[in-house]
Amino acid sequence: MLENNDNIIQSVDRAFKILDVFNLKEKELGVTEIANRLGLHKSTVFGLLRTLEYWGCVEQNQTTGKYRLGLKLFELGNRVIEGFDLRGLALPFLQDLVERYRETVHLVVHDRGEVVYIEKAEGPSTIRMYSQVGHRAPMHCTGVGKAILAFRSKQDIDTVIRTKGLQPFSPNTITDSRRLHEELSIIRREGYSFDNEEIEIGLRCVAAPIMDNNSKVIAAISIAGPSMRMTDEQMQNLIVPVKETAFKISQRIGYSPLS
Amino acid sequence: MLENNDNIIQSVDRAFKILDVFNLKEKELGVTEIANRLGLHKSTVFGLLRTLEYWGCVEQNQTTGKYRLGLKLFELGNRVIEGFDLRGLALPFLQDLVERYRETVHLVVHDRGEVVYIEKAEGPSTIRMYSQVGHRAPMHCTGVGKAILAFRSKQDIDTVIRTKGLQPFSPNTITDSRRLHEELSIIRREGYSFDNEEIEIGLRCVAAPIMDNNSKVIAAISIAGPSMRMTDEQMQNLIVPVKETAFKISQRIGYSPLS
DNA sequence: ACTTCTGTTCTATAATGTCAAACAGCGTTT
DNA sequence: AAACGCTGTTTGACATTATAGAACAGAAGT
Repeated sequence: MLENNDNIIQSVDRAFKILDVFNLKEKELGVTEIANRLGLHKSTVFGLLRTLEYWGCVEQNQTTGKYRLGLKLFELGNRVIEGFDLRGLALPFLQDLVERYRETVHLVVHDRGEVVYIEKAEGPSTIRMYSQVGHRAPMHCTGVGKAILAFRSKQDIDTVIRTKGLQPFSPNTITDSRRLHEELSIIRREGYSFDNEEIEIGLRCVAAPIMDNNSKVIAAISIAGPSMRMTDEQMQNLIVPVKETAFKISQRIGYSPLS
Repeated sequence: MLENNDNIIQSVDRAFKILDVFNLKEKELGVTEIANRLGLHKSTVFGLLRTLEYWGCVEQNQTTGKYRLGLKLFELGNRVIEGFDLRGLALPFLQDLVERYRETVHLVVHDRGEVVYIEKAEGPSTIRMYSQVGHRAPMHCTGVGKAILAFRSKQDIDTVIRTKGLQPFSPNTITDSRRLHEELSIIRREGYSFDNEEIEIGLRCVAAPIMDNNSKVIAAISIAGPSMRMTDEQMQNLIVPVKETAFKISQRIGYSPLS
């Protein structure tokens, strides 16, 4: 869990700061706009953008002169998880779960104190949760986050709490460190976790961890839906199928319950 | 089509050079290894890696000390195409095509003189073409590349030929500029393209371009398979369905044949 | 026609990234 | 068991290199 921010190469750091200001809401930004937002001079930003453009990490809208993210990033991003068989191996299992319970299923991995969505299978309902592969979410208020966190060392858990905090996202978010530790302890014992509207009111899910061949928890899956459909009874019904699916995926990537 | 490589910020350029040396074959590389490959001093590489690690673009294998690509790149990469509805909108149409003809279908876009695979739907056969979302391919020897190139200006076509060349990938690759122009002219007239083992012996495909609301060709789809199954007759059979599917996707993103 | 934005170019300066050498830790070899 | 050769890492001095400010060019708005 990286914490120091010394000895960072300024121009490279700034280049990534630039890439990071682009998001769904602001897909296209001008030189001046970026400069203001980052508190840099526009000619500095321009030079960085030129380099990023040379690499294809940003591209310029020829009519407006503004910049947007480029496909080189897509290429690099996909290279990260290719050969990383988890994603491809898991997909059929996720789809099977969707088919049986008609709610959206996600696969996430842990990265630097957060979870990253690496695959999803969407349910058929018109009312569905919004989510996007590649997005990040906090660990303390998601089913998948808690499922993964529960199986890390106490020290790791405390590092996450300390560096990321326990920001409240809804009235149900666990914001007390002691409470979180208690909850994680239960999850560790039961092998599954709930998200009871902890990140967003109206959204509930059931999640379970995925283990690799060293019995290390490396990922998690969840099935999520609106509280209207995810009744207490339905949540209970989902525990076994979610755990079973997570178990099948674990086995598929080499996990053996004996070792 | 970017050609100059002046005024590039050295450290940023080097940072991306580092990211770019990682690939499927070499997922983990050491500091010294990278330094040798790029002809840089290892402490320079180390400093850049530290910055990349700070950003989560690389991460270190704690046991071997080697580095690999990090999930931040996956996050940025997905951000490039999110909101870019083409991908999500096209998927059901691609799946429909796969279901009917049982061969792998791809969706690509043009980027800097190459095509980038942004979505695929795989056929059921055990013998299937290897492909990976995020990968790039040349335009002159792929069905999708030619389908897109055909609808660009003569000047654009010549720029691609000049900057990327007409490298032969198989005995069937078109390596003569005049021949390519002729072929593109036919594709422009007919509205579809073939790849007749031009990138790889044994691989054939049928492709068609996708238009946006300004009638501009922005993408292409293809259905590909081994020559054994992709007989001349089958290729002919596929022309109409592929064109129709491309047309449906085009309409879905706002294309209107009248305008 | 004037102002006020934009993205871009240029240049002097000093801050910054770079390189070389030294360090520390691990395995293998002698 | 000591010396070697290999890692990744730290340090510090130097000059390369990124930076910021001003000036430019073009578009859009007034």
